[in-house]
Amino acid sequence: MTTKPEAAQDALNKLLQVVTLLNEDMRQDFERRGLTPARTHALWVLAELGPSPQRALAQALGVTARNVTGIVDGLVETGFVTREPHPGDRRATLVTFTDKGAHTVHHLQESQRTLAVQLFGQMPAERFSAFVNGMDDVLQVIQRELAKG
Amino acid sequence: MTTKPEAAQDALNKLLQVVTLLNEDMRQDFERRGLTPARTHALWVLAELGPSPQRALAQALGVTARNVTGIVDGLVETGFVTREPHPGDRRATLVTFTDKGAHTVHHLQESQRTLAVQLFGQMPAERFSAFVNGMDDVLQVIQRELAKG
DNA sequence: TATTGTTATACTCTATAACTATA
DNA sequence: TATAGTTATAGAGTATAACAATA
Repeated sequence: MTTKPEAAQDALNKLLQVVTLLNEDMRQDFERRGLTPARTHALWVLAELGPSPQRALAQALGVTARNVTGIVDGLVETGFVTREPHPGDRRATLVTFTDKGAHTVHHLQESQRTLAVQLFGQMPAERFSAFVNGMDDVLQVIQRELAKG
Repeated sequence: MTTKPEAAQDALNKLLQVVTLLNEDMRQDFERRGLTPARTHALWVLAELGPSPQRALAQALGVTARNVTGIVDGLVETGFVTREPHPGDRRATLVTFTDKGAHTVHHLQESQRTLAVQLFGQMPAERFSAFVNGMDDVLQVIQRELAKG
């Protein structure tokens, strides 16, 4: 045990503040683009998967099929995706980017790259690597806790 | 510029993973106690403020008065707080802990202390201080971004 | 007039369960 | 019989606007 409890608590408070502000910053960015957090997440996953049936989206997002219906409804209404027929399975649809959707995801990705450079670009190399190692430690602990239940 | 864009992106990805898992870990803890995130936040703020009119709670939580009505409704139904008459202003109520509510907040605070020690207690001193300094840097950048709009 | 909290209304996100069409 | 997606229903969290009681 090398870190005192009070110092550990201060560090956790800072981490939680980062959590709050980072979420807020990203939410504002999404909102300017006419997107909600859940819809943005869906676009992001869709960019990884390519045109997908809703079932696959649901699994990747960790939400129910019912919920994906609503999220895709919203994305269709706001013009980010379309539902295309699935060739070979008439029960399914392929959620597919419109041009607007594809452009938006591209901008989101660029925006994240920019944020990363803003956050870490000017950090001294030693501090940066210590920070990354510290986050790896934190990740391991949280993952262990979550695995326990 | 000392950090390469790719490394910065990897670091941001890790930070976002920490955000996700930390939120999930805390949400599970709240759920076991019969609390939702918004209601937990309200209890936490109430512990800082002491018995408060809903208007003060709304301001501290950064939500509308309407919303606080709903959150307090939920906390009353589940037995964490009561609405007491405000002595000296018959329009207002004082949101006040029940015994259950007071005990729960105490456990939440203990639980956070425990998490802090789990996360940072065994981290080598140098890495810990670099991590904290790195988070301070990150906080400054995000706060500057949010201030811009 | 201004403030406190509520009702009315609406949108998003989440869930379970029952159902339709297709595999 | 199983799977893909929808409808039905419900609860939580967020918001604006109109309103009643009180300051």
